[in-house]
Amino acid sequence: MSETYGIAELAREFDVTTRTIRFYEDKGLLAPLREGQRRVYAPRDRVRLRLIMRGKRLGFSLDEIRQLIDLYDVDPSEVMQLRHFLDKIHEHKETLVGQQKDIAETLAEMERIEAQCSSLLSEKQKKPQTAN
Amino acid sequence: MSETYGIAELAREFDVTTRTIRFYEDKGLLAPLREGQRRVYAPRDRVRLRLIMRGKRLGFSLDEIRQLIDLYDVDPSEVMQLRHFLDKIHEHKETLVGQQKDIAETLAEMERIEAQCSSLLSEKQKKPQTAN
DNA sequence: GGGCCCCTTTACGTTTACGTCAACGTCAGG
DNA sequence: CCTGACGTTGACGTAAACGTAAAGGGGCCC
Repeated sequence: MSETYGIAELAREFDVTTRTIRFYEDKGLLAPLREGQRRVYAPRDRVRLRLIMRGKRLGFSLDEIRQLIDLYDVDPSEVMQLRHFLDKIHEHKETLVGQQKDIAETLAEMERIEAQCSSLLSEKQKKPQTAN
Repeated sequence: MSETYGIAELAREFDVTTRTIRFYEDKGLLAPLREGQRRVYAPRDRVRLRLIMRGKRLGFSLDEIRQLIDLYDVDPSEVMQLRHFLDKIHEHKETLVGQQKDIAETLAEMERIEAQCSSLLSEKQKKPQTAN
């Protein structure tokens, strides 16, 4: 039970270098157990790494990602923190919704340009000898 | 007609420094006209700047953004480029769709955590004297 | 016991995306 | 004529996110 992973194993799985994984640890994004000197990664570390990669794909800084990840395992016993916690979540949700909008706009423009371009292309292929 | 803008004007509008705008020019993202020494920005430059900001919000590098912007004013007379051009668009569309998926997942998790958290909160508020 | 592979820490190098002066030109207002 | 606002180029600084090389330990396998 309780699967564990070596650093090289995780590096291969997520297509990053071991240097990168150690760097994330330096920055407080990961905190693997140790077996003597060697780092031993539990499934939860693997999940965190997955979250990190997703955050990176969305353009967040490691610092922002760390804050985000911390949202996942906040202590539910601190009521006073729950308020601030909810604020954080709202904040981040707004960012994400903003990004959704940006993406939708960009995709729409891509489609438009694409259509325009491929109509031009088929036109040229029909009468390849005409200049205009 | 043909509104123009000063560099400080654009900087204010988009909430960046003039240094940033000049930096984008260095990197080939902007190419304003000159009135003697001074940079004069046309509406199209303003549009480009808007595209740049959107790209940044989505986490793209300035280099990627430059390639993207170039898609908007490609020369339609070069058929051979149109193919490559369409490829570029497809590529970028896939990235965007991937981001949409990432965002949807993250938003779902945020909602889940949020619900969990606010139920905890209301529970604590109902019986504030109980420890558990 | 030599080679190989995986792991470790330390430390300096690199790229990106600007910030921050410095030193100077230009034009309007008082 | 002086000041102040706005503009210019050039050069150096910096933070983030790693890359890369150095120098070494531990285990296994024939």
